[in-house]
Amino acid sequence: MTVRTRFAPSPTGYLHLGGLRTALYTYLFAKQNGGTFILRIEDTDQEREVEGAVELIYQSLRQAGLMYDEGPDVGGDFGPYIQTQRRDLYLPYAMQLVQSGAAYPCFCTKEALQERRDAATAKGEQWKYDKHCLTLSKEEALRRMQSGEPFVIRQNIPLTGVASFEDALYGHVEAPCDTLDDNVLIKQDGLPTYNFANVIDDHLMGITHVMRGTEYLSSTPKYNLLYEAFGWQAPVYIHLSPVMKDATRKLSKRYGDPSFEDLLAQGYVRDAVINFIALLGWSPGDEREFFTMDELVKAFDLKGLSKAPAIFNTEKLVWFNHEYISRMSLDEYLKMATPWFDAALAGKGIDYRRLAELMHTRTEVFDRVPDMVRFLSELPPYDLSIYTHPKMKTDSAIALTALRLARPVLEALPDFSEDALKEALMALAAQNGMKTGQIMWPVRIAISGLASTPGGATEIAYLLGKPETLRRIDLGIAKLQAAQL
RNA sequence: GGCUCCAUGGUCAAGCGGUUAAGACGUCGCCCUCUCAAGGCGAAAUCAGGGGUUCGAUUCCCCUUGGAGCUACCA
Repeated sequence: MTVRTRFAPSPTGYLHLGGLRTALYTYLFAKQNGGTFILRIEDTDQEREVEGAVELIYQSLRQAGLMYDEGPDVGGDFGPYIQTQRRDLYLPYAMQLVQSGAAYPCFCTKEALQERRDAATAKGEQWKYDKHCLTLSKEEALRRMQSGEPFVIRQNIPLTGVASFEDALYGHVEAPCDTLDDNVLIKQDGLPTYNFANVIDDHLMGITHVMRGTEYLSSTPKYNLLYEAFGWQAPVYIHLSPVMKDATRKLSKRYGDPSFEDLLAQGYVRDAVINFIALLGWSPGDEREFFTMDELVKAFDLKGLSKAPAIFNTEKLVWFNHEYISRMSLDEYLKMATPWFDAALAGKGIDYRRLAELMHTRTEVFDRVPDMVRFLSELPPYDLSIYTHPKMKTDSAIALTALRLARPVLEALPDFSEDALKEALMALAAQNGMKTGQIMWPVRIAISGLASTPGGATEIAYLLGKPETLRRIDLGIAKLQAAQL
C-alpha cells in the first residue's frame, strides 16, 4: 500500500506553529514511507476565510521546506485540491446516505433550532438535535427539497450503541451514540461541513494516514460511522496533541504568539525552527537533538509521539537558533547579519567581516543584533559608575589615570591593528605597575559606553578606528575630570 | 453539565514491573578571560494525591484532583 498523507488547513490566517508541526510530521511520515504528501485547502467556511491566506500557506510550506507532491498550485490526479472547487461532488454522496438511512434532510431553520436549544438549556437540559425532520416521509422530504425550500442534511446517529475507532497513538477511542449529535453534513449553502468533507475527500484522494490535531479526537468515532455507512475503509488515524503557550492556553495569534513567518522575520533560522518544532511533542528515543530534514525523515517514528500537550518554550528555540548560527560558516553568518548590521551601522564604514567574527557566537536571534552593535555608531550616554569594577580593580580615579596614560600611547600608535593595540596597552600596564584590566576596562568603557560589549577594548578600538577612539577617550577623560571636582 | 482524552524536574523529555529515574533547555556555582559571549567542569530540581494488583510499582487497574478538546449550518 502506498502511503498518502495530507495536510489540510483552513485558510483563516497565517500558518501557526501547531499547524506547521502537523504539516511537518505529516510530511515526514509520507517521505519516510516513500509516500505522497498532499496539500488540501479546507475552505468550506466561507465566512471565516481570510484574503490571501491560501497564498500564505503555500509560501510558508515552501519556506519550511515541506514541499507537497499534490496540491492546488502543483496539481495532481486527485484534484481539485480546494474544497470549494469540489462543491458539487458532495451532495450526491450525501444523498446516497439519505437513501440508505444514514442521513436525512432537515428543514428546521436556525431560528427554530435556537429557540428549542434555549428552551432546553433554560430547563437545565442537554440539547441535542431532536431528529424532528427524521419523521418526515421520504416523499415529503424530497418534494420540499425540490421545491427549493432551504435544507441541510444531517447524519443520522443511532440512538444506541457505541461508535469507535482505533487511533495509532491513543489506541481505542469510543463514544456512546446517545451522546452524539446529528451533525450537519451539508449546509444550507450547499457546501459540506468539515465533518463530511474530510471523510469524502480523504476517501476520494486515497488518503491512507490522517494526522491532525486532537480537537478531532472525540468526533472521529462519528466519522467512522460515515465510513461504515459508505462501506469504505477508514484511514489510519494519528491524532496530535496541541502546542501550548502555557499550561492552559494554546498558541494563538490573538495573544501575540508568533507565526512561522514572524519567527523568520525576527531572525530565527529556518532549520532551527524546524528542528525545534520537530522535538516539541516528539522524541527520537535516543539523545540526538540536531536533525536535518533528511535525518528527520529517517528518524521519525510514531512511537516517539507524545500524547500530552507540549508547551512552546522560546528559550529552547533561542538556544537552537544560537547553535545553528554558531555552526554557520563566517561567510554565511556575514551574509545573514549584514542587513541587521546595516540597521544600526549603515554608512559608518565599520569592518563588517571583523564585526561578524566577534558577533558570530554572540548572536542568539538576529533581531537582537542592531542593539548590540549600535554603540559603534554612536557613543551611548553612560554612567560613571560603570568605570568601577571590583574584579578588574578599577574605579573612577584609576580609570582617569588609565585613560590619561592610554591617550598618548594610542595616538602615537602608527598601526591601529588589534595586535598592536593589545601589545601597546599591555606594555603600558606593566610599565606603570598596573594590572592589564586596569587599563583595558577603562578604555573599553570610554570607547563603548557599555558595561558589556561584543569584544574587548582592543577589538572595539580597531573597529572604531583611531580618530573616533581618541575622541571617545577624550570624552571619557572630560567626564571623569568633571566628576572629580 | 455530558462525552472524549491527557498527567515524570520550571520547560522539552527517556523510561514501557526491579534503574543511583537518562539527556537537553533554563537556573546556580567554579575554571578560562581585557567586559560579555563562546568553551570546560560541577550542582540543585521530577514520578499530582489516594486506593488496589504484585514478592516488588514511575510503569498495570480504579478513584480523586488538575488540565485540554468536543458538545455550531467552525474547522
